[in-house]
Amino acid sequence: MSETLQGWKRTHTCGELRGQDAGKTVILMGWVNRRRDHGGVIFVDLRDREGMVQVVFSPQIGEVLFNKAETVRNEFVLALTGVVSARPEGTVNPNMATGEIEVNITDFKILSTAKTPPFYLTDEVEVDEMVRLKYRYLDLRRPFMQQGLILRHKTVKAIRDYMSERGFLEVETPLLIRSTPEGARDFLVPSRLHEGEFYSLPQSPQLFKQLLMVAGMDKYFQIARCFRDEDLRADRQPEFTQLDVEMSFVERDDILTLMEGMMAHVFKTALNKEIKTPLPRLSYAEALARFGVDKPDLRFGMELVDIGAEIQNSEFKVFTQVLASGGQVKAINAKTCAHYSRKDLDDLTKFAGIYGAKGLAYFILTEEGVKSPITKFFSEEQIQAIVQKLDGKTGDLLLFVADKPAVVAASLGHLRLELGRRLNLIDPEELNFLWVVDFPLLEYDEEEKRWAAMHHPFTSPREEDIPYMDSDPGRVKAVAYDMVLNGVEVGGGSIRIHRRRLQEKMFQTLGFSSSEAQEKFGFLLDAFEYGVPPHGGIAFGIDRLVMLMANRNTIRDVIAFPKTQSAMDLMCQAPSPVAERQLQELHIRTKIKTKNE
RNA sequence: GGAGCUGUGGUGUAGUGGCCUAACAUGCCUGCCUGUCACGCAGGAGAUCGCGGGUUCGACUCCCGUCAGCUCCGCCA
Repeated sequence: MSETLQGWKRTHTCGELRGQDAGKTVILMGWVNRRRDHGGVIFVDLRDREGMVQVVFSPQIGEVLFNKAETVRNEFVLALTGVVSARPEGTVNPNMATGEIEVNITDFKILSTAKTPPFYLTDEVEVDEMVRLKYRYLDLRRPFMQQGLILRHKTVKAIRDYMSERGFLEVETPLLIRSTPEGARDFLVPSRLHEGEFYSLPQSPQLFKQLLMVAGMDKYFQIARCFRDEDLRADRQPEFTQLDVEMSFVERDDILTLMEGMMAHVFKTALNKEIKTPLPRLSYAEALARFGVDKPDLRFGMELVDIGAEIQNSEFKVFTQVLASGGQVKAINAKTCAHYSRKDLDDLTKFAGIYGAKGLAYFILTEEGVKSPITKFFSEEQIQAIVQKLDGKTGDLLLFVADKPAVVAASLGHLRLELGRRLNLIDPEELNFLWVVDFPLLEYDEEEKRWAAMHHPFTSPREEDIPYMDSDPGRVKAVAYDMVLNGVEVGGGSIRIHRRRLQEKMFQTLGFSSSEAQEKFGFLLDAFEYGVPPHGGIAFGIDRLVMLMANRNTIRDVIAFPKTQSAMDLMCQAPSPVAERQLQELHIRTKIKTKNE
């Protein structure tokens, strides 16, 4: 029994009625959030995107309508008309925005009945994510999911407004593009018209935005969907959205200033929160040395401390040998953790092991002095020097890792974050922004035995470092920068190479022959023959940004229809086998699972 | 490619070898109820304990495998 609108027009949304609306005759439409049937009177909380309002069915509406009201269940879609009235003495609900009033129904239509949903659609209920994803259209009815998408809209709108006001043009770039080597795996799309050939979906619009600079577009941005066929994480989906920006005739600081201004605008507009600019800047080297990661969370201290000098003359071979072979010995001070049990320490050791640390040494600072299985290898002076360097006080726990610098940084850096969380050192209200700058241009790929671009191959080296590209590639710094918010990389970019010769040199350093470079990126190199402005840009992960703004733990909560960790869509069951005929048209003859036709 | 956690009525959980013919809450159905707002009261239905195999006299419980979800490492220029 579903009725149609028959000319009814909604006059108000469910969330907007207030005390001063009393006396108005209104027409509302929405979902039944809950009904309370008292026999003689029925209360229904009607819900839409804007909120909830209590409507009242009393027997005065007549037997036919009242009997119909008796059949109403949760999630029915109703159209109702009635009179707004102040609630009787003592029945005001201060927990509802509309709690001063209610709507006394004079007529209503059931626009749609509904099966009992698999879970109750309210914010308070914790439901298995599998069920939520299968019934995503129901999950998205929950207010907190709607708030996430509303915040996302506000954020993107604030970005578009800010960029547009500053002369940026939004230009769409293609989704069916040439597959390029380097970087993440591409999603491939087989071509029907060209047997055996493939398009790829873009990992980012990188090359197109640079070509737009060659094309004289001057200032470009795009809210761009990007695709990477890599394994998923809480903050990584195979398709995601980024704000992509590129501009001509600028240097690094022009971009940083513009973008921190944008971030301040976005947070002010969408969240009414102030961000102090300019943002602090930290070099990559300093970030790694002090915090162990290139996206440090500066909301608390517990910095990594190098104790190489303090232990180099000790008897502890585990430490001294690491030092002798080019490694590091560093420590953090877990304040007030001296009471940690053997099991706690084992857990921390295991945790450090995830990041490659082969062990975790410790000093427990007690009233009776330093307790540790390794104190016997150190003189009293050495112990005191270490404790002093870490500002150790009675009740503290000092944790040491000795290993290759990368392992020391990763294990202690993540241990620091873990302890910061456990010890409640992080103020969840704080917004800690910073720029990390001066990234290395290249990093050595042990597996492939060659230098690889840390950012991407179009990133410009610092002018003063260019001479070292041949002799000492690891020393070359890039004009690259990341924006970090609360320990999460929300954006990253660089000044690009705009000189053909330097771009060729970069390809050469990365081990491409000139014919390879020409084959893969010839269109870019060719374009660089025709007048290229110096240019640079940046890209921000919209999903991550909104996740942080909404205070969620996963980007799935701010994406309408996300995929599971195995990259499946549980609602529409993608990916799926296809008909043999489709494969034939695409010239795919491989014997793979096909759908029965 | 790897590590860890989880899987029990619709939903959220309890149950760690026989007390389980599987418990509790909520939801659902029926009845009663004119001021509730997580309404209340009474009654009722609803689970081959993810799936497959094994151990055992006996398995929700132990073992192996497998599937799915989540978190992480690798990977993500």
